Amino acid sequence: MGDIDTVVARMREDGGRVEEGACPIRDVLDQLGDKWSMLLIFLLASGARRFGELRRELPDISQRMLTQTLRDLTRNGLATRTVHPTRPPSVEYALTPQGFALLEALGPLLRWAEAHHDYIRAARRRFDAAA
Amino acid sequence: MGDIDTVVARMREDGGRVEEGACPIRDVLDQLGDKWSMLLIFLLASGARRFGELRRELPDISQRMLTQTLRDLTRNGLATRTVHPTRPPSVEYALTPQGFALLEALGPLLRWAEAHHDYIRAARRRFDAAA
DNA sequence: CCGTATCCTACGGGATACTG
DNA sequence: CAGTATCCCGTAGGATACGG
Repeated sequence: MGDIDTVVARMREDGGRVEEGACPIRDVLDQLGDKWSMLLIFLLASGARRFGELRRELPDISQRMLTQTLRDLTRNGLATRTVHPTRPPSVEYALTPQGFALLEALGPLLRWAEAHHDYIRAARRRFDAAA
Repeated sequence: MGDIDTVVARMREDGGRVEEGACPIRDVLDQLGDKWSMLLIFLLASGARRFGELRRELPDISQRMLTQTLRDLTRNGLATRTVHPTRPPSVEYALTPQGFALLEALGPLLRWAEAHHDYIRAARRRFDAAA
């Protein structure tokens, strides 16, 4: 897989943040790197949810960040937002096919993290002890 | 693959940042989510480099962040730091086997990003136009 | 119920200057 | 050459209050 070179090239020239969406990797990283995106993707993977449901399942997220993260996911086409015209209104969020595809692409990373977690913690302890 | 549920559980209870290293996913995400880690991993994948070489290959990174990111990678056991006792000293960084493993685990995500980049950009344009 | 608006703080990260 | 030290700014993100 030699296309890493092209990725590197693009990420590098994108270092100073050219325009939005110049480099695909940075694009996806900027979305996933924040505090709640991945967690929401995981949650939505097991079925569509309403705003309030998500809120209850994630007691630690602020309303502001839940709204914002969901809006970003929607904007990037990873989730859909459906407003049901009831009184009071209810809004349902669901993962798009592309969102599910992302989830699958995340699988190996997940497994790597699980598999190497002990190694990482040990490495950290060694490093910190040496200091 | 039902272990997503356990991941979600741990990420959720880790929402308020319990202790460092509680959740493996957040651990890896916190490292990869920053501005330069992935780029450095990609670079080091094609061979060990000295500090100055990396610096020249990444004109946009500040010396401060290069040092710090390399230190974090080293601390997490993803890279090694070897000091050659010359005058003046030279320091070489290389990816560990675990670093390479991470690189491979990143492959699918990379391919997803490339494959869906156009879709994402289109989704964004649609979303922003609707606003 | 589902947001938006405002305020405030912590931290990531750049620029620059200095050391072994 | 390979860092450390300082300063400074922008943004992520929490708390709170209000609106449709």
